[in-house]
Parts: sequence; structure tokens; C-alpha cells
Amino acid sequence: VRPLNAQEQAAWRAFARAILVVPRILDNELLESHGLDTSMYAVLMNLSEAPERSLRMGELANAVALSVSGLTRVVERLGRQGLVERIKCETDARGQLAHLTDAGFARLEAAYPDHLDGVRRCVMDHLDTLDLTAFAEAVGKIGLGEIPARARRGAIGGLV
Amino acid sequence: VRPLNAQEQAAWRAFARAILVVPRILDNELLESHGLDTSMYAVLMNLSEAPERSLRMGELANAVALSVSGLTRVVERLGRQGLVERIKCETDARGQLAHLTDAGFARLEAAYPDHLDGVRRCVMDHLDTLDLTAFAEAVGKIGLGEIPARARRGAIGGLV
DNA sequence: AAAGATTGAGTTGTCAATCTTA
DNA sequence: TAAGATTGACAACTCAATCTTT
Repeated sequence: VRPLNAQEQAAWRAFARAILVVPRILDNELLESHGLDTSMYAVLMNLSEAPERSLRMGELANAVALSVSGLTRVVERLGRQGLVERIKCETDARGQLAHLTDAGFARLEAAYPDHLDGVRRCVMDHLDTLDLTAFAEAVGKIGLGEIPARARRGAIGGLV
Repeated sequence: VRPLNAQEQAAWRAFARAILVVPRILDNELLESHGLDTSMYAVLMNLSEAPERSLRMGELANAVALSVSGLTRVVERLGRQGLVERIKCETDARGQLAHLTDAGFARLEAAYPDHLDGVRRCVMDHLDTLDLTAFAEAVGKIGLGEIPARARRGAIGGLV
């Protein structure tokens, strides 16, 4: 396998570092200013956009890229804060619906502007020299296909 | 704060997904084919490039973006596999040197080509339509400054 | 038996407290 | 008393096993 040339090296190093740093910054901001980690935020977000503000556990887990059991735990945490409640599914007694409460919606509304701001400051503002359409098209190809489960844990950029 | 327009949305969504997916794929590959998670790989990597293949715990922790105690645990794991050994620092008896063993170097040599291949397949191959220099320059600005500590845990892309 | 979800056990990380040497 | 590193307690995930309905 041919090693990366200088130009490729530079691109990969920059990307790897971004991969490492961006989630940490956004996570920290959300946590400090609104007491939400990114999993919680993603759950609230997805529920807010769903019909009835409700989603089956399995669907929701898929939407936020967590294992089903992982989601159970996130919803439990959100439940303790009164942001989400569990409702038995009418049509299938095996199922549970996660439902966004008014308090949960309010919390999301409060967090959204700050998060948006973070995304702009931390990411988008730095990309203003690029052709965003080309960027989106190319980078979009990276995420194609299934989202693999978290290895078991994982972090760090992954240097070469 | 002004919401993202359609073009910005597309760019951010693509980027957020990449941030989520890339570490998982690379981590999984490394783990399955060589029994190394990304933290371990980063430690071996950094030691292999250091003089004497040794680094103080504090420096190494900084290099791989882990807390010092987190690094202690990674080195412990690597030590159990005989890939890294701890050596008392000659010049400062408070310190410890992490030293890459021959077995550790061999393991890294075995893993490197596969990892490189993963980086190409998973990332670089998709960026061939872009101007890599401009990409590196823009994305490089994202990671500037200190690397924040992991929030406490965290994951997920961070949707908007 | 299989699908939906929760629970139990284990892993990897964090921060705060501790131990040792400077 | 401060700096370098480890240890203890805890958090958030994972997979495997379980419980409940279909």
C-alpha cells in the first residue's frame, strides 16, 4: 500500500484532528450550558421532529446511532430529568414509545441556539474558503452505508 | 443566530456523519485485525517515533490526547501484552518512561499497512474530487488550539 | 420461536484523592 | 508544597442473557 504523500498527509492529519476535537468541543459546550450530553441532545432532537413527538425505542436507537440497550439508558437518564417519558405502545404491547415532554421540548429549544452557535464557530466559520457544495458531496460519500457500532469504546483521531 | 442555509446544512450533516462514522470504522478494523484499539495504536505510534522509543507518561498522554490517568491505564493494558514496558526515569525518580518493546514495534509494523489502507478506503479515496491543499488548510483551522478533554464521555455526531 | 426492550457484567475513559520524589 | 504518576470511585457505552408479548 502506497503511503500518503505530503499533500494527503496534510489533509488526513487535519481531518483526523477535526474528528477528534469537534465532538469534544460541542459536547463540552452542551454539557456545561445545558446539562445535556450529545446522546441526550440527539434523542431530544429526533423526538422533537417525530410525529406525536414519539418514537419506538428501536427506531430511535437507530436514529441516534446507539445500541438499543444504550438508548434504554439514555432515555432513563432523560426520564429522571422529566424530559422524556416512556409510554406503552397501544398497537404492540411488547413495544415502548419514548415521548418528548413539554419540559423536554423547552430544554431543547433553550439548547438549540447555543448548539447552532457552536457549530458555526467551531466548524462552519472555518470552511468559508471552500466550495461547500463540492465539500458536502465529497465528505458525504465518507459516511455512506451502515453506521458501525462503537467498537466497544473508541476515541482519538487515528493517526497514520 | 442565523440557522444554517441549505448548502451549509448539507455540508454540516456530511461532516457530522463523517465524524461519527470514521472513528468507528477505523477502530473496528484495527481491533479485529490486530487487537488494538485506537488509543493503543496511537501510543505505539508515538513511541515508535520518539527518541529511544521512550516517552514520559505526561508527554505521551498529551501526544495521544488522553488524560494522564487514562494513559496509565492504556499503558497497563499494553504492558500486559508485552508491547510497552515502564522504566524508571534516571534523571527524575518521580517520572516513568513508557518504552516500546520489540514486540510492540513488531505489532505496530504489522498493523500499519492495514490502518493506512483503512484510511485510504474510508476517507482519502472519497476526497479525490477536492483540492486537497485547500481542504487541508480550511479543515486544519478547525482543530487549532488546545484539545479539550473528553467531556466525561461522549459520542454521536452532534446534529443541528 | 422470534421480536422489542431491559438488565447484568465488562470495558474504557474521566476527575478527585493519594503516594512519592524534588 | 508542588510535580509526576497511580489508584479509587463513577459514567456511559457495549454485548449477552433475560423477560414479555406476538
